[in-house]
Amino acid sequence: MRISDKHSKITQAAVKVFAHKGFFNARISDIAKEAKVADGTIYLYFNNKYDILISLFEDEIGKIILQVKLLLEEESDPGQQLYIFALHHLKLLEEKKDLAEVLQMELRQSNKFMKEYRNTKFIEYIDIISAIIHQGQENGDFSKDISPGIAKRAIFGALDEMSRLWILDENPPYTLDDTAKQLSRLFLQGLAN
Amino acid sequence: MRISDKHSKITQAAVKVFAHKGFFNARISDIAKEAKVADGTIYLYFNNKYDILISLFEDEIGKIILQVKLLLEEESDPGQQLYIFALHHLKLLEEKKDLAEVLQMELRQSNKFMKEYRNTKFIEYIDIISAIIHQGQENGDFSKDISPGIAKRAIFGALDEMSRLWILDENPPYTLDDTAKQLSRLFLQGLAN
DNA sequence: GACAAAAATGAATAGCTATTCATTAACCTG
DNA sequence: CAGGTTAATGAATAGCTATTCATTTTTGTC
Repeated sequence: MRISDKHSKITQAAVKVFAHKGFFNARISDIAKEAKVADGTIYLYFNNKYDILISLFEDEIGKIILQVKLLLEEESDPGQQLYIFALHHLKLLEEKKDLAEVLQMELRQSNKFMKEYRNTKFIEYIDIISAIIHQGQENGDFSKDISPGIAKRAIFGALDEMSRLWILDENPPYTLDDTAKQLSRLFLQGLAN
Repeated sequence: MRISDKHSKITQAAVKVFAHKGFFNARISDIAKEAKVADGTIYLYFNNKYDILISLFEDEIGKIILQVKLLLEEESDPGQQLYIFALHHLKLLEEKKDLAEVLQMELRQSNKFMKEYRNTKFIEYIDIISAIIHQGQENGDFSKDISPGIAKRAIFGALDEMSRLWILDENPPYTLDDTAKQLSRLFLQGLAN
């Protein structure tokens, strides 16, 4: 068995366990059991419990970044790009619910120790948004009145909050697709008539 | 000493300790020490550790709701109301940093147990936003294309994410006032030119 | 100021769990 | 397939901390 196999088996197990119990309530033995591995084995691949979370975070966000960047290459209209980004972000909720839950929840749960660790992968992810906005401003589609730095966080925050609704609510009142459409419309056109 | 005095002394101490260490890393003895009270005393006023967090949450959000509703009564233009709401939300970061941090972080940290507990105070808070939007739509200021239910979460999410920036970053690149202005402009006018 | 009731104390309990490490199993390779 | 190297195991350790409750202190009343 290749090293990466066991490493990723543990990561996948951790995603499941963290999603169901939360980081602090998850026991190493839960993860080990889920991964069908001895408790001690986990420490051959990770330094400690935090390290599992951080690695997981970086690996999985890394994959998402690659995916969405690929998708965005197909489209040149910044408005459409924002829609694609929103839809792709929300689609995670359908396709990888546990992962979405961990990324969403633990990003906050771990604020305290994330202060120390420079979360470059996360920054890279939201910088995709500011790049779209910047480009839109350059070619005149978007107003230059809005700072891309603020808008990227507003848009990410909005998406993230919608995710929270899906995670907490068994029967969310909107479809993912409608939500992505409404959000991109909101951010492009605004509320005003 | 009135009951409420000790109760609120413990609450204030808990805010400080939770903000600095996070809920799971906070020890009851830390809170007791901060409140200058014996460990056991805390259990005369709260059922358990979770109960401190939940009570704190409800009490403090309750106060914020009252404040902001009062402020909003002064203003009838929905666009201005959104600005006021945003500014008031962000101002918490200056005026009560610890509280803002706890509300922000613990709202997520506690997702897992919040699933069980219907967080009505939080819903009441974000429903202030949808009420503003609804009213704007009624009087024709706002487009009816946007669902108030989605917009309220988008706006709250955006504010919340900006808060996160302030909490994690020692020197945020924007002022609170600029941020509130930019956000309300973004939500009213959108990005499009 | 004596007595009872209420409030507060903080040491002891009880239970949990991350991490280690001596031992065992699996894998190479010549 | 022997011998050595690497990987995996899981029981034991070590340390932590929420909660309890027997005891003490404070408060209020006559």
